[in-house]
Amino acid sequence: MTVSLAQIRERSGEVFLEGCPTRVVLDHIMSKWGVLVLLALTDGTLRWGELRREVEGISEKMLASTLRTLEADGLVVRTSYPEVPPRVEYALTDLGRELMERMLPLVDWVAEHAGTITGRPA
Amino acid sequence: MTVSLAQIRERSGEVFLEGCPTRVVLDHIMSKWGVLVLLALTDGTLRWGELRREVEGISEKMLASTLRTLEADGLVVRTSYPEVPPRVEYALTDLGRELMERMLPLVDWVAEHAGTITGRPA
DNA sequence: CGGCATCCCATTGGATACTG
DNA sequence: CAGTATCCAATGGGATGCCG
Repeated sequence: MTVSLAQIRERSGEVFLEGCPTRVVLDHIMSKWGVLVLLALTDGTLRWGELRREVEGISEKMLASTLRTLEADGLVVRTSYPEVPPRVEYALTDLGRELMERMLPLVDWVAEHAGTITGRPA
Repeated sequence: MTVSLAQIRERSGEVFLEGCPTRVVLDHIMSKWGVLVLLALTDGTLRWGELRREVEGISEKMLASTLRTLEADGLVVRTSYPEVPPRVEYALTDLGRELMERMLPLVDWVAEHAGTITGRPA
């Protein structure tokens, strides 16, 4: 389970180079809203309106563009039901769930230490 | 090792609320340059100039502000030697190393899958 | 060498209004 | 309900120049 920097360099020797795919994906999932949306979807499928309420402070514009990016990355699926009124649901894909398995321990650690970290003298 | 969303909510029931400490710290470490700088420091102490070269594409301004943020968060230590010409070294703190233990598996996974992800049809 | 200060532009992102 | 479109404000971030 322990991973070294050397291993990462083997898989993606270019992490530190501009335009490398790893950087691009990291920018998507590590973005301010990306993490929160992925996190919200971790405990199950949500509708557009539910997501909007769950992720407090996100604007419609940002929710839309974040979802489109994550969907294009294959991390999230969008399912639209032909009903009136319209219903659209978002969920993690298998890839997305794999990702979140790695992301949750990190977020958990941050949640545990965030108080200490922001509480220290500037 | 497995972590549930419920656990995270317990530690920080506010992850989804604006202004919550967890959000702030996540913004620091998950920022475009934050990850890369932390990653670069993972295999050891680096001087300013080395960091600048290692993290390709970063400007002096961004390197400076990223380092100051991470230092204020207690994740990075800055050591200045009173020499001429000046020498300054940056390294992870214990807290920073703990963080990277959780971050590396994630980055490793992304490095492994980045090609597939960005390669899919829009 | 290791920065900080300044200027400036591009992109991000929010608020509002409107549509299928 | 689930978006899109538009406009505008804030910020991110690059280039340059100066200083210890």
